[in-house]
Amino acid sequence: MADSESKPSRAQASKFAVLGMLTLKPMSGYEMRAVIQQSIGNFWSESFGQIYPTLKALEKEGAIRQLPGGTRSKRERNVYDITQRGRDELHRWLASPPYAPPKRNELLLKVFFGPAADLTKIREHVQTAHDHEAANLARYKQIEKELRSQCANEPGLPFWLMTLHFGVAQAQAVVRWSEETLKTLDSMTQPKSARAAAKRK
Amino acid sequence: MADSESKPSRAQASKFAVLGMLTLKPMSGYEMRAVIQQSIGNFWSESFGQIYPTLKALEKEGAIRQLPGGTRSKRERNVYDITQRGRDELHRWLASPPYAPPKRNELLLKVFFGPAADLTKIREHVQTAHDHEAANLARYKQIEKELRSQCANEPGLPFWLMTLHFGVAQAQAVVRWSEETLKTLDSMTQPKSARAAAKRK
DNA sequence: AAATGCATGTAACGCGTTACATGATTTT
DNA sequence: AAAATCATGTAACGCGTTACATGCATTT
Repeated sequence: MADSESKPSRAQASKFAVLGMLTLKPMSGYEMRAVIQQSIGNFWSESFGQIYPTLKALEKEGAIRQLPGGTRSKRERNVYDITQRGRDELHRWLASPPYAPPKRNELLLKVFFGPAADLTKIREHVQTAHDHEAANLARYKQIEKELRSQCANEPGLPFWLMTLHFGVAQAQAVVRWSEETLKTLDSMTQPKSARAAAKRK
Repeated sequence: MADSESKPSRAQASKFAVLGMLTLKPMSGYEMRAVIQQSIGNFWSESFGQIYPTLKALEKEGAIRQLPGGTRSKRERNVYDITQRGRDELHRWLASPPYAPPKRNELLLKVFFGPAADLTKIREHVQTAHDHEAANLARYKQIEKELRSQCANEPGLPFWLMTLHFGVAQAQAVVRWSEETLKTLDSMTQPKSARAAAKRK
């Protein structure tokens, strides 16, 4: 029964991200972009160039359908909702093991090539990463407060908190690593004479 | 003087990864693949389809040059070495802020859509991530021992340890998060009656 | 003699971002 | 009236993996 899917591809994650978003509520492509950024923006992203064609394709295969033009506002908005068939497809995808693409961390690559680099620049990169994740950490704490108070009854809350806690754990790890690494870099940059001078003080 | 580079592109990270590897020692494309996997494999990867064309391009622009056929072994091997011009280019790239591509974590995406999923499957995904990172952690400890003993005099050692420690920090974060998350998932899966039964025991 | 491993390369494909094009509506 | 925002969509491009093709050398 219609298995001519040809190429299994890597995972079609974008497709299921879009499909999944419609389990939260019916949405237009434009709105979805904003909702993605606000909800899963810390670990996922989709661009318009991805969202619009995906919505078209999903509608074609009957996984979603366009809601009759509510015309609540006069602007043209194509609002989609997930169908039962879409829910089934999503359910299957959620059960399949998550695809883990090969990791790539440009910061670490630059650190690794340290001997060929200007150490003060490497230090800057690490410091920037530190500040960035420290800011994230503060943001996450704030988000957790808001989530707990404003989404107390949402069935998704426990899961949203799990993803948030992942972000917290990861940010903490980077912050700690950066601090340790900055110390090491400083001790390498300072010539022995400076260290001796510091001792004399 | 020849600035018709047209498109700046995102970063050309592969190009500089390849270039950087040649600061370790002269290598062939085939060997480089193996060295990449062994040294920076935890946070970087390059495929042959990327390495060979990149080597050709780098040679064309004078950043690397082919070593005269050592003919030490009879097999055809194209061994490349970095040139001064290549070192300069690499130095500039290392000084530029690392490009951070939008994060994508499929595991978290599946967790986020938990209410639309089979919870036992989500639990499996988290458990798999846990086991995977726990194994990594053990591996990293082993690698650190080997590095410290076998590369004690390498000028790159402190930097290699930094990248390794990043891996450790990250793996620890995932392990801790998974453990917490598994507990939460279990408490959600067990119906109240089961929890009550457990209490009676 | 066959199988495995070394070694290089190309072509196709997937998928994602960026940039561009278009136009309506609301705000300043 | 101009600027900003809402809203949809397409085309081009970059870049990375996978698969394929080829052939020699070594091991079994």
